[in-house]
Amino acid sequence: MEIEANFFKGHEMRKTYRSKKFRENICIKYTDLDGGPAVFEINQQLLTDIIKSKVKRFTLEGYTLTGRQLFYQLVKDNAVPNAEKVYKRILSLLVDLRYNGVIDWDAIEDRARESSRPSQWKHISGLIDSALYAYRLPRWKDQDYYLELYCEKQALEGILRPVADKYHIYYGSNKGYSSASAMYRIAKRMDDKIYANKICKLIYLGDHDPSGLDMVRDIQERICEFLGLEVENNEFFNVIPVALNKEQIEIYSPPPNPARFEDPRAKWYIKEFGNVSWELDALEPSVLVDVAEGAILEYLDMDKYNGWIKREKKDAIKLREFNKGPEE
DNA sequence: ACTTCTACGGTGCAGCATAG
DNA sequence: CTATGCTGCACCGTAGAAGT
Repeated sequence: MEIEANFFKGHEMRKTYRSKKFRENICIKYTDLDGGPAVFEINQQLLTDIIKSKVKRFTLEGYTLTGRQLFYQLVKDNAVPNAEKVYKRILSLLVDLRYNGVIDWDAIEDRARESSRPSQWKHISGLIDSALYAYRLPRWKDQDYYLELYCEKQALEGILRPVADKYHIYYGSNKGYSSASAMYRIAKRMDDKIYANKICKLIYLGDHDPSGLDMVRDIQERICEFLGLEVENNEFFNVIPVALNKEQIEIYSPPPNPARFEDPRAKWYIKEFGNVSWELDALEPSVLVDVAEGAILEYLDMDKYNGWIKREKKDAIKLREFNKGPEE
């Protein structure tokens, strides 16, 4: 196999490589949308080429995907069927492809296993550069609204956090149903803002499935509980679900998933939408960005916001004066 | 013997059904 | 009425079972 991506020096082909002889075809027996047995067969080289072109495109667009996101992008293009077994097989193929230098290690990331260390600088001037980059005034101080951006899945953090950063609002990934601690922290921040006469909105993106839609209700109820507000029609706080909704499903036609019948919360959902669900991951990253950004801009007074940015730039010039110390 | 698949581990929570 | 069990949510890796 030809090595095209970054690779550790002296790293021979991985001993545990699953397909020592590069097989012609991948063949997976799986359960289809109707619950019936089905077979998926694809030439491994063809699939590899499709994956490589996807990875290349997203790298150029500046996005780093998770394995799951990449899988949904393949499903969206009808390159692979949407099934749990196929997903697992694609994941292990992605591992193999990275170990063998076919796709870049930096093209896929595991956002659930992050590591970190306190920052360091070669010189104090580096700290000032960093401070200049990070310096922000309270940009939302004179806004009428207070916003936070939340997503059901951590996998989309790489896509959505930059949007929240751009508009200087909190971003969070709930990882399914949220936790009591997270709900408390959000409510505490919002409580302060309500006292400051602001209207609070939590912009939320989640899957279109029984529990995904239930999470919107859950967040609304739990935050209102902390704030002592009526769950419905209170004027101070509400969750704004901006994705995934029926309209977006019609526009972008993401691939359907079987709704989980075991889920006791699925009954009402099946009545309303049938036996299918849709994953947020299947939308293009750029669409997700547009949706989140559009929702923020509904509530943001851009002129006021830009005023703060102007002041930050003025302050930065002052701060730069301090940065004329000795160079290394 | 080799490949492929299944099941589970970790992480932390929600919520429904049922046992006590 | 409460405690427990099982499932749900995301995400990835791996041991060992099952299949060829």
